[in-house]
Amino acid sequence: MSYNFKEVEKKWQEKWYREGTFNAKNDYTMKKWYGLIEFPYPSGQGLHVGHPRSYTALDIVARKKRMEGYNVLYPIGFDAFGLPAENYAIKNHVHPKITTENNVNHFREQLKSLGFSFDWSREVNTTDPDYYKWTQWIFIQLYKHGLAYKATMPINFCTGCKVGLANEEVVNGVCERCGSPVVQKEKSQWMLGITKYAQRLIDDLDDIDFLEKIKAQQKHWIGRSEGAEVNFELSGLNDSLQIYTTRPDTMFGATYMVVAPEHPLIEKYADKITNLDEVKAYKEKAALKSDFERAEMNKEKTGVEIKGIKAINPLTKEEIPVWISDYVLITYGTGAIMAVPAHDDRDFEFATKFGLPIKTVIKAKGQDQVETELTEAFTDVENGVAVNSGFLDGLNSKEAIQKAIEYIEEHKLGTRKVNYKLRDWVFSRQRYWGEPIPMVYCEDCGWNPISETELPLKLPEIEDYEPGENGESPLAKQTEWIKTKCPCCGKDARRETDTMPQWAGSSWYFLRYMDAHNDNELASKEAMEYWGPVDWYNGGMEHTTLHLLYSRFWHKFLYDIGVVPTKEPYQKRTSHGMILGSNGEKMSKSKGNVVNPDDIVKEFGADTFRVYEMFMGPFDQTAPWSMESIRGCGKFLDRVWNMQDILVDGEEYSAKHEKMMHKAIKKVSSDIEDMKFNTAVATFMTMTNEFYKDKEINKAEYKTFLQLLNPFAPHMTEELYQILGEAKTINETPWPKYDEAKTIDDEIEIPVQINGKVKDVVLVSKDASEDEVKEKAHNSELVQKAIADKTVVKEIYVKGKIYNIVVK
RNA sequence: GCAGAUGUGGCGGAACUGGCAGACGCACAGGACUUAAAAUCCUGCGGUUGAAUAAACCGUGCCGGUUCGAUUCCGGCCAUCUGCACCA
Repeated sequence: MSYNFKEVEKKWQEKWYREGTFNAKNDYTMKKWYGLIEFPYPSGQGLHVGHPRSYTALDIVARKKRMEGYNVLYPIGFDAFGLPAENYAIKNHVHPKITTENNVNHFREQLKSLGFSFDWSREVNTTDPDYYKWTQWIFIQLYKHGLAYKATMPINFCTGCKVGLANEEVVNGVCERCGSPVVQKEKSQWMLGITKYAQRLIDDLDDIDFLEKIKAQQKHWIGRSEGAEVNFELSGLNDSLQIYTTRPDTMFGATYMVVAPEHPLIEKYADKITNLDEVKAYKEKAALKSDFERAEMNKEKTGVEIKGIKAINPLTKEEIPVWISDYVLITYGTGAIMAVPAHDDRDFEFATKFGLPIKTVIKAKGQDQVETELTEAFTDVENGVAVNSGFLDGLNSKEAIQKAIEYIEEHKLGTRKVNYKLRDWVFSRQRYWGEPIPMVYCEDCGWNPISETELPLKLPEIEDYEPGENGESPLAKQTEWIKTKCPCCGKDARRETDTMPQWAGSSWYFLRYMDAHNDNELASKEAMEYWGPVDWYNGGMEHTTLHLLYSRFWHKFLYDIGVVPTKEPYQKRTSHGMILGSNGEKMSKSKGNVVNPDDIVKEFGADTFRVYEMFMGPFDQTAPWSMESIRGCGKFLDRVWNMQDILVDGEEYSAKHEKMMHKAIKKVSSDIEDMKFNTAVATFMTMTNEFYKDKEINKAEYKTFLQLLNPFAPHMTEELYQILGEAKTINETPWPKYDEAKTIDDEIEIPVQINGKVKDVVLVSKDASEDEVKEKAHNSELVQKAIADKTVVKEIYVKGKIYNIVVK
């Protein structure tokens, strides 16, 4: 009887989802396990083969945890706000709500066809007003605590999407979504003060179990640096220019200063600048450049001296020139620097180009002569010693930095200062398909949030999704919707027409799963105390500096205001590797190497699909798709099914298989916890080969085998378990246990090496003494032959591992 | 440039804590079954030399080191991928 996966898979899926077999229990006395995968954006293309890699992996863990007696929460939902639905609406005049609903229905079916043990009763959708009510509520709390503010500032403006973007959404100067060039534009935007949390976002990484590379990337993104802010007096102006430096020890070598094009100094002292036209021209030219162009200009530095203004180096008291250049960024530090060309690569390049003086104030350790003719900047902090630097002379760079800061503070020249590269989060989008920002503007009272009792503030139904004039949101055209009363004074006022970015709804969704139908709170205290934090969160590396950082920020804020009980949302974070096309390239329509999961399920079934995705390679590494290999996994499952033909009775493991069974339980159990799904599958294959070789598997062995395989191939294993006449379904049975003693072989093979090369293998009992092994080793003919005309120098025995004879 | 990762047969990959390199799978080749094919089953499968299921040598990106012994540890390179990048 051959295996009919279509019937069997359908049968079990219907039962599971009808009965809610895998729904989390509301019994808060049980030990809990909360597994989370990144909920998908329901795109029109449907599920990608990359989704199931993550979902299957945590499904396996979730199923195992349930069998181990945990109350498991493994939820699913949809992150459904976003641009594609809106762009589709503009093109085809279909309301995004409708496309979203269709897409969600399609995704739901696809996900169910793969047999994931999701708790569908807690499904969330970020576009559901009952959901985004709480997204808006969180925004209001952020506002009330001073973390949401309006600011007119240069923003990244996507010329294609016609929206402002967060730094995180700009990739190589183009929009992460549509690829259009991004330019700088002044716009009034809602901002979120994530920078206030920068230090905690770094520090608290120590307490959680994130992959090291994720921690490293987050830290790098936040970009903490230690240094000092120092004031340089402006000659004859009774004013000073403040700079930020991480190398105060090089201050004796500061031979000029540079301000960013946008620096206020120019406006302030316009009347003192003798070449104002030239300076302004440079400034205008810089303003026209996009970030991308500025970065491209990287190779060749540009700049103009601001004539008429001089600064004074506070340590040398020398008068030094002030320049304007776009290699200094207004958004970092103070927007002005002291230039030390001898010890900074960029300053060196600039000084060389414009013929500015280069003064060496650091020499390499152990070097006698101080180099005067430098060919490049000396920037090594580890191996530098201060010279020509007065009170710093002779100190190595690290000590000199500290001494310099002390001096600066003592003499009131400036202060110690920590800076971060992380910028505040641009939270406004000039788009329709997002959560309305629940704010109202009144001429008299300014910006105020709407009353919380009015939440959710629903998106109005509209027909025209085109962006408004001058890059305004389509909502700006909804005159009726905009009109409202001021929450403070009751006068006529207008609503904010920008909406939230897609990252809003995903910043807290894991909380909603804990108590998905609560009308009074985003989730109840009890639910959050029981389920939080998420025990294991898996998702893509591409979200490390976006979603993952944003949601940690929101969570910390919610913790601070007493809404959530834990500092961190996710206890453990892992990440899956990308699945590439069979040609080793990223799957894309244009390359024609896209694999559709539906086709795979139709041809091979869900179980084969799942097993293949786990077997294809190490879970955290990229792997190319292979149609041949998936067939091999199908063959393996057929063999599992056909083991019925060699089935014999037996209440206990047979003597010849007992060791293998115990070893396999141990191996599969630990492999699942360690995300080594590929070797777990290999174990199943090896076992199957073994059973066929012996032409026998007994009932006890088959049952255990099916239990172990169940998380990987849930449908077939349930069916077989039922065929065996078991009353329970596998998911109701406890996870198999092993006996450590029975995983150890009684007899072990010890390789015998001569000078590190294996010559023979001897069989000894597991607790054989060294003498026994030695005797056996020397009895080997091959060994005797190999040492015949040589002298034995030394013999090494590593218990249970190896016997090595060193000869000359 | 900075950060992180990766490099093992024709291919995907395995190898615990330094101890038989190549598990498991794919592809390929030969055989069985079949009128034939598919499916299935069995056998072989890193390279060189050899008639060989004998034996020897080489072999985990490259060069060197530590060690009785290195895919694994150390030093120095090279290549590929990912992320960031004028952040003072």
